Amino acid sequence: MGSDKAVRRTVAPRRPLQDRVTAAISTAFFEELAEVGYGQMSVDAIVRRAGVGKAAVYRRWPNKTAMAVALIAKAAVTEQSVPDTGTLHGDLVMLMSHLSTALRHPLASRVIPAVVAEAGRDRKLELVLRETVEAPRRARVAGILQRAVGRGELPSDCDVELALDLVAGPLYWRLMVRRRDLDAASIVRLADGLVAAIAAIRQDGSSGAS
Amino acid sequence: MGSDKAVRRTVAPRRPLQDRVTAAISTAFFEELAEVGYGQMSVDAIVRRAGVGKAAVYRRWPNKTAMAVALIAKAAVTEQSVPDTGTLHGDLVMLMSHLSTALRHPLASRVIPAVVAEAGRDRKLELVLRETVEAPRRARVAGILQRAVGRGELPSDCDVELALDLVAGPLYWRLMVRRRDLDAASIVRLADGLVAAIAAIRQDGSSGAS
DNA sequence: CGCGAACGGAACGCAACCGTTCCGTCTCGA
DNA sequence: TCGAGACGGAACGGTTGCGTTCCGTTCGCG
Repeated sequence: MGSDKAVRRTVAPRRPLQDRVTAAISTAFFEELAEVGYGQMSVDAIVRRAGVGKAAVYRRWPNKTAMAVALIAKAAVTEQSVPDTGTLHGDLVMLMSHLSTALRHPLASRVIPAVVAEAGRDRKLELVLRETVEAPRRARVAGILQRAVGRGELPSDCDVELALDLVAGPLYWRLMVRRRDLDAASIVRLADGLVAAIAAIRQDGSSGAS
Repeated sequence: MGSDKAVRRTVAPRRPLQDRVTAAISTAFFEELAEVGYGQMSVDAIVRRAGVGKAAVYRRWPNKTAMAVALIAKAAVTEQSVPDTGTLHGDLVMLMSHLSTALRHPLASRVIPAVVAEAGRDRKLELVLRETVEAPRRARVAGILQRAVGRGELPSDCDVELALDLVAGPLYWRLMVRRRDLDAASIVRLADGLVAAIAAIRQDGSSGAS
């Protein structure tokens, strides 16, 4: 995706685009995104904040939208190592602690909802996020659940799809939507609940109410 | 809040503002919000879509932001009756079914994330949403949980705060963030999991892992 | 070493938007 | 009934933004 940016020279660049400038644009982009929102961002403001020339932007991307999608896609790629604490509860606590730390980044609760909102409108952005964020993260958590099944902590027919939403949903809801803090003790308690919940959601239609 | 809109006459309006026009503006506002996003909305586009004059807007609100906050606040007020099926599981299924129906509205998955993102940036909007959406909805679900405690379905020391996030989070995550469908059977299974989870999250620090 | 290209910066044309101010028409309320 | 005021519509000035183009300077690859 990054090789045919439509502006990239096809051959013989005597002087390549400088990473320092690209990094400055990226930083300014996310600061601006957090401050004024996706739709209110202006290229002028970004280059002003980055201390670069406007041409530096259009030397890299054909237009504002392409720049936004490319920068978001690049920033979204974050591979974390899969912890293995030996228990599902421990894995979940580890996972959610890391995640909540990342989501507590000062810009996170402004940038991420802004990107999510725009992804609902921009198909290309939505696709990029599904590939670079949703898919790898879900695969990682699915691995945690599989290990738990292997250890006998979970039934083999538990609904992984639903379980993944159960893990991610409350964290996102609390930290990104409600924008309330979540302390370590609550994360442990949340993991208590999740272990019980995931074990209870079987794929067959048995309703174990009451 | 609606009485001193800063443009409202204090006395003797010979001809009041027409509800038909206000409604047309509101409809156009949300359609436009869904289509282009919060920051890209323009008053010109809204009045064009609504088929009203621009002055009709500024006769009602002092500026665009005030209009947005007022219209969102008005639309956010939705009191639903509290179902009482006799069991926690039944109440949760009923609640989530209603909620998922509302969230499946064609504009919902574009409008709601847009509003959430903007609320992270606009303190006044955030406050309005907390008062008109968060507080009443959480009170309603808390009532459901209290009834369950009264019936002995839940321990009296379960963490209601966390439980509320556990109920709302997965639904929002799945329907608004991931924008995937959620069928009735999955809602029932989700309720299975939630009943187990809520019973498992005690306020004291006991970790009931494994 | 030298040329070509990226660099910061400034300016451009064009379009869009905000909020105001006019119209002429219609309609509710005193 | 009659007048104040809301109505749809159009235009205004001032500002901002996009994407392009042009500087003079700097720097890296051949």
